[in-house]
Amino acid sequence: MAPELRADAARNRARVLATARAQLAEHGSALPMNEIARQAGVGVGTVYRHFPTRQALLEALVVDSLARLASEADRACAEPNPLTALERLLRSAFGLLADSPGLDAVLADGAPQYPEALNLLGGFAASVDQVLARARAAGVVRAELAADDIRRLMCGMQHAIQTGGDVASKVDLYAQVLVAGLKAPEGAARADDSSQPPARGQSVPGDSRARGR
Amino acid sequence: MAPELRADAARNRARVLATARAQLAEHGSALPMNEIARQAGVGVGTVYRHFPTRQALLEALVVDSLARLASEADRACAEPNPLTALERLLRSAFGLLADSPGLDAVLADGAPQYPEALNLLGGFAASVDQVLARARAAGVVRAELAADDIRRLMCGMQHAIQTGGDVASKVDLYAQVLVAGLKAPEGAARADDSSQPPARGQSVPGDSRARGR
Amino acid sequence: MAPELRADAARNRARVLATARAQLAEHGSALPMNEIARQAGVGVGTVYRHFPTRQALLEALVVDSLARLASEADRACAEPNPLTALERLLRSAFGLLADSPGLDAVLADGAPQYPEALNLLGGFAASVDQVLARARAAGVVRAELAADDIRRLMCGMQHAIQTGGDVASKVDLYAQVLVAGLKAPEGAARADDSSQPPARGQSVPGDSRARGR
Amino acid sequence: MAPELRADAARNRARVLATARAQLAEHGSALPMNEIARQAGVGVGTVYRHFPTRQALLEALVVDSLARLASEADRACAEPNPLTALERLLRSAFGLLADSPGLDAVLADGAPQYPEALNLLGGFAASVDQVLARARAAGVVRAELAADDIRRLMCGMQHAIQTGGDVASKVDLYAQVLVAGLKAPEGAARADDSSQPPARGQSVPGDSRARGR
DNA sequence: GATGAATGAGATTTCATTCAT
DNA sequence: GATGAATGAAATCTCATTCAT
Repeated sequence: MAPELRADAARNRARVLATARAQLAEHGSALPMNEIARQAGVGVGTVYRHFPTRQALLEALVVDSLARLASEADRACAEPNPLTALERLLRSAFGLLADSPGLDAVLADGAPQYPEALNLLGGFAASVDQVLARARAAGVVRAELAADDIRRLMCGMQHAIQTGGDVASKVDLYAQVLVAGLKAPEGAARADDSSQPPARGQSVPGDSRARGR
Repeated sequence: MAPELRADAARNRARVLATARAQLAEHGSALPMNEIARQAGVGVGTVYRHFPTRQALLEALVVDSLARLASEADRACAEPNPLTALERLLRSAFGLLADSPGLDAVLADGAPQYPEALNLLGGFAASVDQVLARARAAGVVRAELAADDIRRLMCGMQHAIQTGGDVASKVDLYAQVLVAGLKAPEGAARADDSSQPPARGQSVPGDSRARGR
Repeated sequence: MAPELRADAARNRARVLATARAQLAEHGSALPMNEIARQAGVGVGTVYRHFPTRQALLEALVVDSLARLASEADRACAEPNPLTALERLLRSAFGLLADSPGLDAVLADGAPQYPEALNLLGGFAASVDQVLARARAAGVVRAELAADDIRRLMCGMQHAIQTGGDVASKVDLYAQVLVAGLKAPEGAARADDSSQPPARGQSVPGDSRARGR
Repeated sequence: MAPELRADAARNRARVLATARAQLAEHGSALPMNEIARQAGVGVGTVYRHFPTRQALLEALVVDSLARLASEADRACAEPNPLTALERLLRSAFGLLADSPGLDAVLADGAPQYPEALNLLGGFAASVDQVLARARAAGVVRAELAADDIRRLMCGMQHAIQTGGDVASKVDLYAQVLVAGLKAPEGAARADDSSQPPARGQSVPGDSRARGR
């Protein structure tokens, strides 16, 4: 589906990506295009050809993480218990956000330029939607929350984590705060939600890897 | 206490602040120094003399809001019920954050350059500390939370609010989520905490940060 | 003699030429290769295959004019009066230069890449040589002038014409200036030069360059 | 009259000019701005601040030559004999053109951006006008020629000189050709032109600069 | 060969920050 | 100190030319 890059072009693209990834890890998401071009040993024009905007470059850098985000969310859909499903989804997402510099920026932007990133983000949103719908039906989360609120709140928590030191230890704590905060205020879980989750993605019960890292 | 600015300098400072405030309201916290100088009718150097960094300018712009933040937090300390006190504190803070563009950035930075801002933020932190200590003593909030976590989480929520449209309606919702998330997981509130709030400005024992990771 | 282009290649070549001609007429001799390729509906590579350099393309565009230039010069050789012959030659050349955008550039370059253009230019030079030799023998032009000076001076005049507005009216005036300037300073025309012009393409004695500086 | 450059700015300006002059001498009037900035040890922005366009830079590079051109032309005005005056003017101009790379481009452009260059060129034109008026009055030059034609023809001759090798020896020859070409076709000098040249620097009726462009 | 996507050198602009006056 | 002209790093775009397919 992608236009089958020419071999040399693919090589250059890869070089740029590698350089940009190093920059991202070291100097954050500023991603100076000229500097990246220089370090990658290509002209600026080449960088711009492959990645018309800094946002596009950022998306390309996190597309793998985005894929994992979507896939983990999909797997969470298979979890029978609605609340557990939501928790799994959030924890895996937090783990990825913590490990993938730049992912938060793309998630915060909400509207990727690249179709691939857009699709992946859409898939993630769909999974969130589904998990959320079940949780809501079960009465275990606030009824006012939509899938997009989850995205925003995740970004917010990530921001809180990065706003200060002691990052590692905060991931868990803030994740717990968020999960707890999403729950329906009362203990008023609705009667029954034994509806089996849809077969999507087929799951493994007890895939309990909590948070990454 | 301030070095008594010369009259013209004071006038320039005021002009710069006014212009910067307008910019902040209109174009966000980018605060282009050249542009502000131009609009204020002064040289860039003058802007830099009064405000060595953008952060300093930002602090100067929100110092009033910061004062109100501290004062509202102080008032919350007077609230007898520990949980109510915390809720009051958070709600007032959220209200101010929503109304004061730039305040979130200063809060997120955590370490103001200007003594005045630093003091105000310190006062706010002290109030939070106190309210939190009482709440923790009453068992109504997670034991792991320190005052600085409250600051960070507030910034995170603010970030979540701004990451997307529909800002107005999200303020309340996300504030509720945060308040709920902070509460101790179990209904295990300790027997009674009708103890009067400690005298203002005084620290509270047991302020230790809880578990490491 | 040309390697018999494949039918499609010939069609492409023709398209490129047509497009380039339009560009030349409209936007001068800048001839942006990418743009021409785009307008001609071919790839840039195709343009470069047919015309390795902009100069080559230019030569191809003016080859007809070059042919007419050579042919008119050849006809001028037949004129019995040596001065009239020179004048005819120059006037026809100026007429062509004025009507053929790009011809001046090829003439100024002096050393075409394409054999065809090179031959035509050589033919023109030979005619100039011959006319000049007779004029010199008759004492009606400066003895120091060689055929190549004529070429250069023609280019110079063309440049003068284009350096400023009012092009049409200047063609004649500057041509007259040149013709007059070439004439031998004194009225010292040598006795008679009714000798028939030598056979075409043959060189002429007395072509020596005169005084150095 | 000039805005009194700051000392460091003047130093930078001088550096840029020196570098540009070297480029001009070595690689012609292409004047790559980035390269000049690099070699001069300044940022591109600095080059652009001092010289907004390549043409402006070129003008700055030849302003001295332009001054000498104007001054020599002014001196030629003092020459009593109208034809000699014209010849002196042209010869000095050709000498300068041959020695000042870039001067021809500015002369050919005809409309400098910099006031200083514009004034100097205007002064030159005025002198040409005056010399020409006298020569015309004396009947020694073609009546159709205006001062601007002289400028254009000079540029044309310069072009002819540069279009080919043997530059040194052509300067004189082509200058002679031009001078001769400008003379009135017939020996029909008008009766008398013993009128003394006007005092130097003083204006002459009919001093109007020819075409404004 | 024929093709056009891909390349990189350079042009030009913007803007935060410095520093001579 | 107060000032704003001056600086240069980086952003972004254009285009002639190359070269993998």
